[in-house]
Amino acid sequence: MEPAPVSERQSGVDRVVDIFEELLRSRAPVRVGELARRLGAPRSTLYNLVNRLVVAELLEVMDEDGSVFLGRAMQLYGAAYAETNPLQRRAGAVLDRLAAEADATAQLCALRGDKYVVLDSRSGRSLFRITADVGVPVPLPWTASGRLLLAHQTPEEIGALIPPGDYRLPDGRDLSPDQFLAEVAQAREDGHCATVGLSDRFTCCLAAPIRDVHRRTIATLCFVVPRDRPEDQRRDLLETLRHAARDLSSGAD
Amino acid sequence: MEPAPVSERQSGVDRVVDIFEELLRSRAPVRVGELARRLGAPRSTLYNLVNRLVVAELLEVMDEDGSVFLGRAMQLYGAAYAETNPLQRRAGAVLDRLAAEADATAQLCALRGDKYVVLDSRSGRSLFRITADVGVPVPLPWTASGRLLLAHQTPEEIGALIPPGDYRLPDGRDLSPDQFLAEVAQAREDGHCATVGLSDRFTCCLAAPIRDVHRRTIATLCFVVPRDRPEDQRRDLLETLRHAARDLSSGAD
DNA sequence: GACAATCGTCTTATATATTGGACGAATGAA
DNA sequence: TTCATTCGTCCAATATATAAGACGATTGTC
Repeated sequence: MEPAPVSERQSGVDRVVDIFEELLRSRAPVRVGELARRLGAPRSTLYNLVNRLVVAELLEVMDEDGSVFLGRAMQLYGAAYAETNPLQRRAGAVLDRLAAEADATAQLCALRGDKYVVLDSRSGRSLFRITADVGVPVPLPWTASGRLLLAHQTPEEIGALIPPGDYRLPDGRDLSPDQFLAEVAQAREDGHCATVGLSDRFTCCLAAPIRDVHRRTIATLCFVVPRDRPEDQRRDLLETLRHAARDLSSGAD
Repeated sequence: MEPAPVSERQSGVDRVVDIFEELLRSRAPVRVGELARRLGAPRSTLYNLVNRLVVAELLEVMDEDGSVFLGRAMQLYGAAYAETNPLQRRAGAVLDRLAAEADATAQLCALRGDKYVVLDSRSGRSLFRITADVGVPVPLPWTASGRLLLAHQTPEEIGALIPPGDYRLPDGRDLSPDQFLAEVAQAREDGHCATVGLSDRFTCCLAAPIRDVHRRTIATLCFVVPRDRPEDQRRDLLETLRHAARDLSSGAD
């Protein structure tokens, strides 16, 4: 957020985390010098760290111009996580089934910081492949899942969490914080949430909560379908989603 | 490998890398104390590092017993890698197609250290879902891809690379290093490799090399199919594979 | 061509992260 | 119960990783 208050010595480990997060944000290779500028870190430090991370394959040098990005080891670690984490593993199988049966994009979503992110996603086989990028942060008010993920928070907490700019929707409209709170409350009551043309004019999002043993929403399952899907089909999809989410809730880690 | 020669101060960044690699190897949550033991590192250091990595979501605490494993951020970084790295991204699409068309398991494989690893994998829809774990190291002599991945190395280099124990096949037989070298040479000449009942008595592996601009094999595409697939089908599959691998070779990073 | 900017590598000093050990609380075995 | 482990946290000392700057090489602009 802030461009590094002043010069202050920092831990290498923390810098490494910053590097990873910056690369995730940028979603494209970055030169080492540029990385140093963005993180407000000394160049010599970044060269040192980057070189070591490259050896470990956590980063990779794009040999075209010497810029770096996340490396091959991340692929392996990510896969190990996906098959070891109980929720993620079980959700993976469910997503496979949902995407195939409904021929739609099925996603596992969660809260990350003050944003919504897709954790995992499967596409149906129809030509309308809506591919949302895993790990891209999205303002919570833009999504159906966002309303569910905040269900267990108080209005004060929600107000404090969401950056004011996030209430401005992709189409330019401003959602009032009060209305958003009302929609969160409604979603909590319904146990599901559906939005039409919210994050994107042509899509409809259906979401159902996955809860932990304390009934706190820890993730959501959602369908992304073209908005012209008939109403009764949507109802069916939503029911399918709720059922699957309930199943995942029971033994969730 | 070695149980830490003696006590010597190490960089936090290097320790972090060691933690990740150890967790990848173990493929299951590990208590912090146990992790310290395995890495030959001071307990206090590991508690310090682990706590910071947990905050960054690079690690995750399994709340049952306090053991830790790779965390949610790995999933996001891995996904970002898969869609940004040119080879990985293009290979992903090819694997989708191959697995669907052949109704078999299609994989992208590469060399990692002195072992073979699966980088990415797609299963066909048949009930015979052979799921090889992404990131699990496998001795090179056990695989068809291993023979191709070593094609550009000299016999001396290969001899120095492969640990003696890796010549013992899963069924207990010992492959002679000389024969392995001959098979590597043969694979180089053929531009493909097929093994039957090698890594597993009931499967057949077909592999084709993906080469960089210098024609060095940087990865392989492979099919894993039940060994009872008829001979002519195998030939077709191999041809499909070679064609796909050649396509990927042209613009590979 | 001359210039300015950025590159990647090196070196030296100092701030600090790592370390080993001690501590009480949990845990489990006998 | 008693004992023996392992747990998670804390402390002070010091080995060392980070930081700042200089360097020549490279790049791109004018």
